[in-house]
Amino acid sequence: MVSVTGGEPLVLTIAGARALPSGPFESGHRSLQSGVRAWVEQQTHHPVGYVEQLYTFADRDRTEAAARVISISYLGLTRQARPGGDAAASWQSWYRYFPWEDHRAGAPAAVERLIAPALRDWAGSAPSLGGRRERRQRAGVNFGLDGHAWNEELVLQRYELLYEVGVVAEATRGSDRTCAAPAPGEPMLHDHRRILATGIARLRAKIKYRPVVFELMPPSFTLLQLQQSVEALAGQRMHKQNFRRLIEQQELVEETGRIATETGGRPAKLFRFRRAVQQERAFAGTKLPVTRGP
Amino acid sequence: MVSVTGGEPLVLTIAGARALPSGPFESGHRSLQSGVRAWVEQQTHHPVGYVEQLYTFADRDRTEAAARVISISYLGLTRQARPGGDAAASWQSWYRYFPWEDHRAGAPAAVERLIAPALRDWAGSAPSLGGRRERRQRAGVNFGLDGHAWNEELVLQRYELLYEVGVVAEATRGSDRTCAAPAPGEPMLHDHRRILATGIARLRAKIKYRPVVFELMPPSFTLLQLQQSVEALAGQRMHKQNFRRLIEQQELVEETGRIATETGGRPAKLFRFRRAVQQERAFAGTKLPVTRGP
DNA sequence: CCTGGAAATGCTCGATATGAGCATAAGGAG
DNA sequence: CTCCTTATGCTCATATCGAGCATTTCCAGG
Repeated sequence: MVSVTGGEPLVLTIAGARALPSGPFESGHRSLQSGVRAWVEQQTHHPVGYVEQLYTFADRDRTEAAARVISISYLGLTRQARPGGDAAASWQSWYRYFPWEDHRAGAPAAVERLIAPALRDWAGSAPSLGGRRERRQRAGVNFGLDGHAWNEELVLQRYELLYEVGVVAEATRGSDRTCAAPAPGEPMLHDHRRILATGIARLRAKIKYRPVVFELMPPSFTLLQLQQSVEALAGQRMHKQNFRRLIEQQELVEETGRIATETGGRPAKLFRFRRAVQQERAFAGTKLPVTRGP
Repeated sequence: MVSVTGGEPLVLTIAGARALPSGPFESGHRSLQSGVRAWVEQQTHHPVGYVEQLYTFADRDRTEAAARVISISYLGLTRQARPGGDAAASWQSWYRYFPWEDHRAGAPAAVERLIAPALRDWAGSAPSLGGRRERRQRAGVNFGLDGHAWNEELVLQRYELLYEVGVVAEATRGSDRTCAAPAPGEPMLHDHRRILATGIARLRAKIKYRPVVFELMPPSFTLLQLQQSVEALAGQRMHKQNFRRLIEQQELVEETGRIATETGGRPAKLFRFRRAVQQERAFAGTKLPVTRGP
């Protein structure tokens, strides 16, 4: 479950903020999707705006037990992020687990100080010259080093790279090694941090071609609030005027006629999501040079 | 398993071309993905170029049996499409099951003659005025009617719409109704046609932002062959010159130095895929107006 | 050898979309 | 009344996209 409140992307956690909510497979529902939705709503008393299947894991080395467990992970979006009845559950900023993913105030210092050196060491320790070159390139592409641009969608690839490099706490669990130079970021139980990385990556990709952000917004909002929600998810700052142009030209929103005055500056128009666009248009990234005529 | 041969998109089938290959869950592998890859290669003796998890189904009304079965569907791509050792397996054009998806020679006549009238009847039979309008709009968006543009990615939505309308053979199985005006296209067992639709949709979306077509191409190829493979998958014709421009400007291919002469016209340069691009770049659809400087 | 057909390849041109930034408006705090 | 802050409007250069013209280079057939 993901929410955005006050410009922070929040994720619902349990077990002292060290695990994602999970439940047993219930067979009372028509589909898995509806089962997940009902389960979350019952657990958190939040209406769930959007649910999407993420990935199914059944890897043998995933759990300590010999029995293979199949886990089907889901991404859910909700508007409200108040602590529910369950005291063990809490909302946490997802940057608590992935501090290197937040580039809203520029590249985090932790990347420079901790991650980049670890990546350099790792790249330099490859046996062959080609291997070193390949590792350096992979590190550069994933973390936006060596002149590569930062790509906010590579959340999972970055986490897996850090895992391979061995600076992720989860990577050394069960082995006799300890994490020599741990990367910043809280670990989670089992492979929950990997699942969360998958979810963040999916969401960051999705906001670009489907109007899912609105599932996280209150019924009416200013364009700055909308922008800040997108920035929270993408972990990047947006160009304000161009962001407005994008939203308005796509006719995703309409004015409510009301005005928000607590902006700190000039009052802002309040907008609401035009639900009709979901029916009018099919959102899909068009890129291929198709022919029009006969 | 999907392949492309001679400009036709092929899918590996079993059971007299009425089902997709499937197998039991094998626990000998490190991950599901590697298990699937090994299983397919063992069954078909084809090297599998690419494997991706599609979706996990566990819907109760999915099978006749009371026991709930979890099926994890995968999409695989391979270069070769020769009948393997298993005589029950065969490669079939996927348009055999979805004739309405092939717009390479314009909108298929079957859409006009069979599907559009059925959709009109269905839209007209909604109880309320708003419902009729909504249904008409949904039909228009999905099938490119009423001035809407055809969107080749909506494979699953179209199949599910036809299912709801009741013109799909699978929709009436088990009930006492028969399919009054069946839509064209061969049915499949269980929900395999739905899984295939999911796979086609995923592949059609993916070729736009990831260089997966090359998994289906021989080691060297002409740009026309490449274009025809994309056209086979997308079910649409491309603008030849713009297609080349797109491929070349992205530096996805490099010349082999050799020439193909059996083109029917001027000989064509042979190209090969630049595998290096997979490392150099991170492919992702960028759309958000991020800020560059400080 | 010459000609027409077919495909390959090169290039242009207008319409949009995108990135970046200037300028003005309209609140509140002091 | 002034400054600070955010909202909002607008411009401009550049990249990208859709469409189509033009030329090249092979083969087949007279």
